[in-house]
Amino acid sequence: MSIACDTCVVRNRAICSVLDTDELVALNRIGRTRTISAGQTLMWEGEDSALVANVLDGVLKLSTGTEDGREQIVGIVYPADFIGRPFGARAQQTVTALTEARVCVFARGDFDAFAREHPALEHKLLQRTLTELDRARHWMLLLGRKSAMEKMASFLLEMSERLVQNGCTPDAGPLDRFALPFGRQQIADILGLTIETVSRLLTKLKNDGVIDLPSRREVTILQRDILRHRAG
Amino acid sequence: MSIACDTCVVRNRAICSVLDTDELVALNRIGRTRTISAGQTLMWEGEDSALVANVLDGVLKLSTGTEDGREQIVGIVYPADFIGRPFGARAQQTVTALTEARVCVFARGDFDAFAREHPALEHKLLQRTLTELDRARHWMLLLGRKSAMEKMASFLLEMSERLVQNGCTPDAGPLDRFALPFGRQQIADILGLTIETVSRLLTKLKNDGVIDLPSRREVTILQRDILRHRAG
DNA sequence: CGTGGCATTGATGTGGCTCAACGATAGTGG
DNA sequence: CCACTATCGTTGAGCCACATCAATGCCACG
Repeated sequence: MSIACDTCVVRNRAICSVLDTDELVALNRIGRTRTISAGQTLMWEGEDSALVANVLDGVLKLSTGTEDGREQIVGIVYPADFIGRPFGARAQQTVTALTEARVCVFARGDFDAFAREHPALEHKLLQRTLTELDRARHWMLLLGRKSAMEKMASFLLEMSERLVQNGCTPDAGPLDRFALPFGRQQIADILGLTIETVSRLLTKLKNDGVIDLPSRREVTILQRDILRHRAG
Repeated sequence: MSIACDTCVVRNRAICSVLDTDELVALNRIGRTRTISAGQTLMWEGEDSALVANVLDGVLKLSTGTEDGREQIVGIVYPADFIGRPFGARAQQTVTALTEARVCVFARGDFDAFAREHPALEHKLLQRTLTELDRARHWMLLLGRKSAMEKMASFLLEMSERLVQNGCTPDAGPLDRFALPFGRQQIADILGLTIETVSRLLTKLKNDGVIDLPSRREVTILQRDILRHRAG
């Protein structure tokens, strides 16, 4: 097997970016790339944590659920993001692909050992984890204290910022038009709402001229300032 | 100044536990202990992140809020826990003492530099941060998908587990009787409810014989299995 | 041209919020 | 020691935002 990493699309953004060529060769030896089709699950909540991975391409969701089937999406994972629970026996979330996705997977034990020998990698992972923690806590404010409309507006704004795909375009700022990688039910699962409420809110925003909905999965933000105002 | 660390109550549980005596001396040199009275705020959301700290004693809350004054508590911090945002310019949460508290504080820059030179410390911090992230995400399920009663029951169960203070008693299991470090409003801010709802739920649980409320801040769990059942 | 999976829309119900009053408790100063 | 007051908690009545239940519409697929 040759070194895939030097042609890797996320080489300069994933946690691997802190490794030099030799280290990358070593890391590459213990990993392999894998393609996941939309809807397929990579790991299950509660199962023991056998894998960790870097996302090369596609979008995945992290979710937890109650026994009676209610689901909450607790994180969205994009290219260059890290997946899984190193140094821990159990996966705490289910990881499912929302689009077709390519990931670079490692056996958790192998990765743990490698990471412990490469402090720079652990440092990068720590930084990412701290950022994710801040993001998760910020989302808790949305879930616990915001109204349905505030949730929806906040969601659309965040999406328009996070979907700025790193195309080689230099920092284009938030997008005014983008395709959501989610269906309505999944938006509901992100915001802690029902699918009907999500639908009603979107059509209301459309009728009010704040956004447009060219197709089921596309959104155009027409009046960003008003949307921000509605985000609470 | 002498080494306070060797008599530190959290010496074996805080992140410092991975340091040897010499390293501890060095760390001690850049830190100092500080007492915070109940209700006092140690750092503010959005302010630049000047401090990090270890909690020696007491309980603190992490919170975020909307512009119009709604608050969400996003984390509770106990002795041996770590506070603050290393390697990042801005504090994302407000940190406020709920009880009188003693913390071991460091200038963020000093701590960052020290941590980068001590991979074992960063590793420990990474583990903690990963655990906190799992906890935060789990809490998102509660905030987004659980009913008020399920939130309350989950909260009481979690408290009975986390307040098992490490008295030198060997692993006593969850407590059936404990004092909450929170008033009703703060419970509401943790669960994303109003104070009135919190009050009604507690008296309902009491009337149903599931718990008892000996005083304002004390709780006795009488029927843990039923409480678990109501936690959803 | 059906068929099945999403999405929208409407009618109705209800859990938890809001507003308002009252009660309990702890601290304070006479 | 007790009245006084501020703070916190409890309780009730009413309402509203969002859930629930139930049709209907829209495509994309064979």
